[in-house]
Amino acid sequence: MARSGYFHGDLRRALLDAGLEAARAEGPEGVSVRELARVVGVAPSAVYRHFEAHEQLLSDLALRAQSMVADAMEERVAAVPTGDRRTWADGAIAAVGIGYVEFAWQEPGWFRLAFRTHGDLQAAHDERGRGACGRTPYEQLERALDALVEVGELTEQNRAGAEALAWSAVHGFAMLTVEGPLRSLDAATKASFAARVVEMVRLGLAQCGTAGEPSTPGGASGR
Amino acid sequence: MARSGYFHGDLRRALLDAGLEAARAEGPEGVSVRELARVVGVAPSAVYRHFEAHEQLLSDLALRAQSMVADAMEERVAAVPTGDRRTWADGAIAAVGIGYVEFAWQEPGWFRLAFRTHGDLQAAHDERGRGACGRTPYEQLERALDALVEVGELTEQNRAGAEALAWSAVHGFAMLTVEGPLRSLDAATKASFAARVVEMVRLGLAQCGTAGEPSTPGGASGR
DNA sequence: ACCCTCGTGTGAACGGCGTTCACATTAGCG
DNA sequence: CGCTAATGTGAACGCCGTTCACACGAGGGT
Repeated sequence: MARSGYFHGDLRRALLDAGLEAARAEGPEGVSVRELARVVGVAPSAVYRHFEAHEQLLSDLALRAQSMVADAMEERVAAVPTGDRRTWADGAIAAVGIGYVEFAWQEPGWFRLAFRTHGDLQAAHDERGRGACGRTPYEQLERALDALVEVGELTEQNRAGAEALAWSAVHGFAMLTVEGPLRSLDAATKASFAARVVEMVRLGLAQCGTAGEPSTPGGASGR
Repeated sequence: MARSGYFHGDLRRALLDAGLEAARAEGPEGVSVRELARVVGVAPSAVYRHFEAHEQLLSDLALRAQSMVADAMEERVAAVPTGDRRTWADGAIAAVGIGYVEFAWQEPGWFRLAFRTHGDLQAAHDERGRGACGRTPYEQLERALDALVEVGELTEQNRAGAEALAWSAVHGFAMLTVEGPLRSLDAATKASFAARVVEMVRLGLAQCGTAGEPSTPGGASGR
């Protein structure tokens, strides 16, 4: 835009924008250094003035995509009626899960970009992954789980590590339906399954115990 | 091996073997046409006499890897004591899930190869994905779920689509711990989480209902 | 007003990749 | 024994990420 002959103006921003556009249409595989440079109208080597490597470009783009996931979740959480605290907690955990998978269905390219390769757990709280709502996707989940504890639907015991279990189920379902074997299911079936996944998580989390070493699988079955 | 000057003997087999070796060490990204040709001692173009494209090579390798997953599961299922039918069902579903994630941990390269991009649901029954046990990983899961129905732990209603839900949770957990943000957890924590995931699935599956349209999310909460 | 520095963009090059195609080789069959 | 069809070769194409010496010019110090 503000191209003053030799210099570009805001190349970094322009590359990120072009990257998001490419990823939206073709997923992370469609984001190449040379292609972005071409779109922006700059030599490929110029990219390296703003990003250490291709991988770092993708990481930065992923954080942007994560913030969009967070906002998609936020929108649904905000729509949950706040009357009864218990109803809200149930609604919030569902909203978080459904928001995650619906984003994956509506923007598969961005979704695959966002969770292509996750950093470590520290990245779950990276500021750049927060949306306009001020939270990362992971923090959205934490909030919903906390609400379940508050209303007594989840014990403090079982709250520990619950993020991992809930995320696993919803993320796995999203992957399987976006690029996995469940991708060709019709929309209604997928929606029904999604609802059951979050229900399975909420109900299952309340019961799968932290108590006792689970070294003997199938030990504490009744509980 | 049986290289008689110009001809190789069994190039296809040799390429698949080399591919498995490369994938074991470096994952599917490490499997390149040119590298395999180099290892086997043949021109890159020769690969195309046996595989349509790079992608098909990876698909064939993936089926081989899937059969290994199936056998890893089988080993654990076979170890479940067969005394009480109910105990066996609980043990089988756990064995299937734990077998899946333990394989992912022991052979992350092969695991990522096996489930890099899943075909569609038809591939779940592809003969080439069966191990020595005669089952694909998906069929292992089906068997365990059937057993849960048989002992009355799962209704016929909730049995429908249960593969998708169970697979989602376990697959998501495997992904998160192999190449995701949970990858740097210590072994004990991971093992504990794994046990809880399968417990969450078993207990949650029994309750997350198929009854009624879930068009209003959060509707059937109490159940 | 000048110059100089430093950040930014260029162009050419390197090695890697998947893939194609005309061509060489040879196993096996009629 | 000769033909055919299958199999392997070598060179080439266009893509990729990355590097490096170099060109440009905005902005600060004198």
